[in-house]
Amino acid sequence: MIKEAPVKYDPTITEDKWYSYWMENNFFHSEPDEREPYTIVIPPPNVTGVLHMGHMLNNTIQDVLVRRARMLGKNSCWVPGTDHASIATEAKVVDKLLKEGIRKDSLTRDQFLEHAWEWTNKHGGIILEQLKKLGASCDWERTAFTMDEVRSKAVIRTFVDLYNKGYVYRGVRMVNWDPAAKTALSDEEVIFREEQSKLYYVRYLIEGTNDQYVTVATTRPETILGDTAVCVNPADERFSHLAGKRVMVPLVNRSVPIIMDDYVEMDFGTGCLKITPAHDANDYEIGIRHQLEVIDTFNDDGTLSEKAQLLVGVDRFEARKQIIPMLEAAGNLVKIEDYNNKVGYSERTHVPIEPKLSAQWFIKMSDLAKPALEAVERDAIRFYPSKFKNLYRHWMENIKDWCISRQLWWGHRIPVYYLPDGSFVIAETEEKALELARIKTGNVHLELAALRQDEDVLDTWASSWLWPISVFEKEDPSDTRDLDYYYPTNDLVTAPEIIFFWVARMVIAGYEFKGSLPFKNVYFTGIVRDKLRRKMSKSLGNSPDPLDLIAKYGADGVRVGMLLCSPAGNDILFDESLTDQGRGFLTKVWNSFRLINGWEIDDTIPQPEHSRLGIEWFRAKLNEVILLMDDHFDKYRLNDALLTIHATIRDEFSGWLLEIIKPAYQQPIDAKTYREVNALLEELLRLLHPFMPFISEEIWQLIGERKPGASIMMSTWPKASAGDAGLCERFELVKELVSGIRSLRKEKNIATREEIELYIIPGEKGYVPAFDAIVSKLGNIAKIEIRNDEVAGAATFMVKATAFYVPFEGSVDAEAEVAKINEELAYNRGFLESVIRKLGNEKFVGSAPAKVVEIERKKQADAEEKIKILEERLATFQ
RNA sequence: GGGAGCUUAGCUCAGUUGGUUUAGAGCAUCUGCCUUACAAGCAGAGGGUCGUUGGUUCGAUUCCAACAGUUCCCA
Repeated sequence: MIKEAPVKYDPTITEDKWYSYWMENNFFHSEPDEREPYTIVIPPPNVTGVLHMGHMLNNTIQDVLVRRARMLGKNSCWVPGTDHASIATEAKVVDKLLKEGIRKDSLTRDQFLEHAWEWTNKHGGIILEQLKKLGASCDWERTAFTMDEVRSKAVIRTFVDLYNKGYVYRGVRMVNWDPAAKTALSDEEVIFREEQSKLYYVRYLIEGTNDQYVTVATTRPETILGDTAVCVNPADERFSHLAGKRVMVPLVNRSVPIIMDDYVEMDFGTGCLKITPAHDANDYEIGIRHQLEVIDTFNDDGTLSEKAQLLVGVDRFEARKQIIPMLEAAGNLVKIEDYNNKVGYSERTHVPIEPKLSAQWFIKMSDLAKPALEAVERDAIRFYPSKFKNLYRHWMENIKDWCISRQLWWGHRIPVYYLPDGSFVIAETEEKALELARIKTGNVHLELAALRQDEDVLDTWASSWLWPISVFEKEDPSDTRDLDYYYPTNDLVTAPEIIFFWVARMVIAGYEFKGSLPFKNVYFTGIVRDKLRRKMSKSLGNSPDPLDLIAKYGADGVRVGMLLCSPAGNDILFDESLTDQGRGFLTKVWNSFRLINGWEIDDTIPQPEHSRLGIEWFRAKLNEVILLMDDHFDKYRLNDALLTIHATIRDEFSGWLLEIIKPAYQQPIDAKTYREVNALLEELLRLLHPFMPFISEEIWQLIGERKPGASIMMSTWPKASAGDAGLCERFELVKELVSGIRSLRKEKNIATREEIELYIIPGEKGYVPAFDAIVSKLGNIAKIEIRNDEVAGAATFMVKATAFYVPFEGSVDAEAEVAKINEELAYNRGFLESVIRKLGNEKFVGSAPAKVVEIERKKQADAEEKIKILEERLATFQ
């Protein structure tokens, strides 16, 4: 049947049409049933985010996996959703309010949250809508948000549970303080950068003298105001006379002890270190060892506090500038040197981190981590590529306690309620908290108003780590039907940069709260970079807008473009030429379809021999392709699977099969071949569908009579059947022969239209004429004949040990011919010699496997025969 | 400073339990073709001492060691 098909394929029309069709037919939705489930939870994108190239790659991969699983007959469920991203979202909302002239600190917590929700409701869905353009077959009915009711309850319940099990504790710690966001950050959220800075040498007067000093070197002179000791290495003889003495802190004239600690490196700076326990993690440790006073000289926003005594209210960097002339005037500044050091910056707000002492909530990790480490070690959870196991192990074996407080409003508020006496209770709800508080105090009249909930919220990852569990929970937590069916999930597709933040913690949560792993396979995608290997980012402006790309190349084209160059875990160096290749392939598929679709069918003509052979060969080929693709998929080599179907369609199907069966110009095709090639195309489309869902659907709908509600995405994945493996191998020789003829025509200037004759000297293994019909058609050959003697006045070429001759008008360049033969002879003689040498080596023949020796013997025979033929040909020229 | 990875064609990368003058793909380059589905295409070609040096082995791109370069992680 022939349907109207436009000459040019327009992805924009087709893609919207089929996505709507899939949605209308509810194909993406999954409910538990008796089939085997296949589940993926999306790495929830940030609610503030818009689609970037990383999402494109990541979600394309997930969609490929889900679509194939669906075609394999599994009950596929891909759960989408977003993440509330405390820090990033709060920062955006604060910014937006500021532009409207509203300061965050002029609002109450509830007022602020109202703004934040408004913002979230407005922007939160954007990224998910964008994923639809990509073709993502997510179960949208299951869309979850880390701060919706079900997910929030799960987070709070978990916190209480961990507290009751003794994993949660409150501690004073040196944290990474972000003075812009006014919150603590985890180590992982701090980025260290090498910086050109200064080393200031400052001298401290030794107490009880007028003119004796010790000199320290520091990069942060503004912290001098918080110094509570000066420290030297006990082994340092230069300073042994200072033992037990005290020095005066410059400007504030505070007397502090000189202490001895071997933390100090003798050959760094002056070998003499100032100690500021409140503002440096190492100093803090030393402070504990020597029971030093802790003076916190900074406010939360990075300005100097009252405790500093001087420069109160001045920002830390401004204070650094101002304190230098002050030290100089006081006679304490010795010299300033250039110095390179590493400074930590906030990943979110990009301001330098301030080490700060702070009361925070922590989760004890070492016990929790054990089953999670073991699961990956024994491959219960597999990583692709597996090299990330090392990284995971290293982190898990050195795991530190997790600081889960964030000094923000946007997020899950920590369910800790303080009593008037400073003690606290922890409970899922205010009511339960009150109940506990009454028991604790013995005061039955205690009112809720007397309790004060902790001001902080939980780290966003404290909700994300429950994601593979919490997305399947219901309003009624006892309804575990979905959870029982879909958990554990199958595959997780994510970026290696969040292997600790997220992947490791999900595994921990899975074992702690469900008693089992959250997923079986983790596919780590690469980072999308530009040609200069820079990470694509909005701030650099080096990232194309994915939606623009889709508009330009089609979602199918972009999907293929992303996947073409992305073996698992490898960074992809993105370039538009890739999506251009993707679009090129779209066009190729479309044109192949159009060629077939345009043929007139005549059911009175029999199937020509060449078509019969071609179809038979391609069936065998397709069998191989299915096996190969399944193997690639099993090993999560998605780009190899794509390259396989890409090459099959372009080269084998379009390049060879269609050329073989193509009827002569304006001639009809026989009905049998037409039916068969259509069926083969249909099978190819199914193999293509996970990668290019839209065009495969479009053509699939055109090439057959489809019932309403039918779709290629609900069809089955092709199965390999037992085929003639040798057939494909034999056909490769046919290809070589045809290529030989084409080259020869080109070389001798024989037009394609001009018929030629082909003479064959078969060699010892003989020439199998089974495919002559194809050779004749593709080579435009009038006569094929086996000969035993040389053919004069003919051009020649060889395939393996068979020689082919094509007589042609014009003279043979004997000299060039002889030179060519001699060159080939030299090569083959050399090759033969090396093979014989090897076979003559007793150790080789004795210790190599029989198979390998066999191969060498065959090489010898082949080479000998080829040499014989070449010599005979050479003889005809003499 | 400690740890891990990487080094194969001009570029980006495959190379799946070691098999050899005989290492693959895409892009890029070059040469032909506006051949009747496709110039967003087709047919071809060139280009590699597999980072260096040793070792194990009959045999090493593959295993081991050292070195060099490079990237990432941790401190």
